[in-house]
Amino acid sequence: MNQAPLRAAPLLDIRALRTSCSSCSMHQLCLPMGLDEPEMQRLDGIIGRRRVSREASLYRIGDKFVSLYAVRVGQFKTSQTNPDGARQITGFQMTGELLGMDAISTDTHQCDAVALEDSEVCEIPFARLEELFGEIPTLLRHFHRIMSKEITREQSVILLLGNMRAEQRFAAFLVNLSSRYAARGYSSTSFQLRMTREDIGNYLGLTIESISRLLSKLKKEGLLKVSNRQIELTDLPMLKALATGAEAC
Amino acid sequence: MNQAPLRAAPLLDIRALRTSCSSCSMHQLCLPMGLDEPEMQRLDGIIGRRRVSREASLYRIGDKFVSLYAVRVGQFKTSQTNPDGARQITGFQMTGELLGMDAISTDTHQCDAVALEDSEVCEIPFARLEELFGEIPTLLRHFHRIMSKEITREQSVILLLGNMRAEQRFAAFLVNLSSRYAARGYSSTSFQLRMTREDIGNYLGLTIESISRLLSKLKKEGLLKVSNRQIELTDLPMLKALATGAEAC
DNA sequence: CGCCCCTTTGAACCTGATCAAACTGGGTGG
DNA sequence: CCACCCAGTTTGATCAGGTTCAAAGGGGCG
Repeated sequence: MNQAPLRAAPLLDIRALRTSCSSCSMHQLCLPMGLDEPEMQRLDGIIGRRRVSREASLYRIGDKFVSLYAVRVGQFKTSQTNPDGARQITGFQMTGELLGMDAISTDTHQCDAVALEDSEVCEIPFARLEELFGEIPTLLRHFHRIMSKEITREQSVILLLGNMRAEQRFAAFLVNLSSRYAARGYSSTSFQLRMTREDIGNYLGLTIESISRLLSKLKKEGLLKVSNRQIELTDLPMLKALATGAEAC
Repeated sequence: MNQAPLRAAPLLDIRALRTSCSSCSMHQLCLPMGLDEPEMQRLDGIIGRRRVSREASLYRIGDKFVSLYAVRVGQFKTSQTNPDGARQITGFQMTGELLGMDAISTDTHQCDAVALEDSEVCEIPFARLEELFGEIPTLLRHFHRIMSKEITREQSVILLLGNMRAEQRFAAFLVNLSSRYAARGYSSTSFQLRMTREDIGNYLGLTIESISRLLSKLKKEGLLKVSNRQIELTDLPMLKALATGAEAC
């Protein structure tokens, strides 16, 4: 019945036509936050765009540091590697979030960044960004806030890994995703996981089997519905309670 | 026999007389790294000094953010607290290291900082530091490196907590202390722990009993000697091997 | 000297890991 | 169109590292 619309002419890729910061839906979450129009245009002037397909690396440990990256479309994971080869995912990055700040201190990337899905990033050459710092104080301020926020974020991961039991970690993970989706205008209770169970387990310091069991358990308890990577949080308040350490249900 | 010297006249506190950055032994590790003499004096101009006695807080979660602090004498621990009250130590800070960077993003301190021993800090009002950034590019650059280094440090804590077994964590902890003492001109193999076993356990995501058992085990294996808080690493290479994941001895 | 806190050591327990096998769903090629 | 395949996932059974609970052992400070 619905055959004709399926064969419609290909749409123009509107994103490809307008890629400036001011037209980007993330500009109030991203680096240009708080800039006025002329300032934003100056920032735009130094920014390049780059596509990264699923599973591809944006950068790898040891790469020379040239640019920071802001996620424009898609999602990434960053991971560190032990001398003995063990990998640890240190974070998942959504649209508007900045990647590569750990590279500033050594001029060398200290982690791997891999796209979880076909993605697009804004490439921000750091040397040119530094030049702008002198001219746009608001930009410098906000940059400091972003770095500081990254430090805080990592601290809460440390808290999670050092202090929480499996269920609490997983609940905290879901609640965190939920609020980040909400901040981007998406549903806080229904979303698709972009990472595999293995990624989740690695990030949370748990095995893939544990993640699977936790999903089953929470599903049985009616806190969520799950089908493949599609998640629906049917009892977000209870999940928040779990995440903050409330034991009994 | 040795009675007379015990009653000697009190020495002048030389530190109290000369507290400028340029006279500080840490200035090549600390914020003023790389500054020339006049620049260092300008930085000095905004810095105050403050004593913090053992167990006292330098700042607490929720305190308004005004200043960054550089450890001048002594040692600190920083910890986060869960909604449910669980505490997690996120780091130990030695001389020359900067405290408070996580507060920039919210203008509110996000962790507690407590002195492990009687200590002294340099208080760096952030608003005035920001003014200097515009005038001393070297200072800004180095500040970015310091923040970035903190991000990297935390990433390695995440790696430690997410991926390592107890023994490996503890070895990594000792090796880390060792190299930081070495960087400050102290022995890399013989030093005093400033923190309690409980602090160590908390930091490493282990219990105090586990720490105690690990100390006993490594002692029995001849990798270290321990008497109270005095530690001697008698086989640093082997400890490094343990820390990087070499299993068998 | 005695008290108290920190630490060490022992024994039982439990959470989450490991090992193993079955299942699912989406894509591929016959 | 369907059988197959394969990666990712779920579920079960067993195992082990580290926790918990308990008690004894030091060391420093008043």
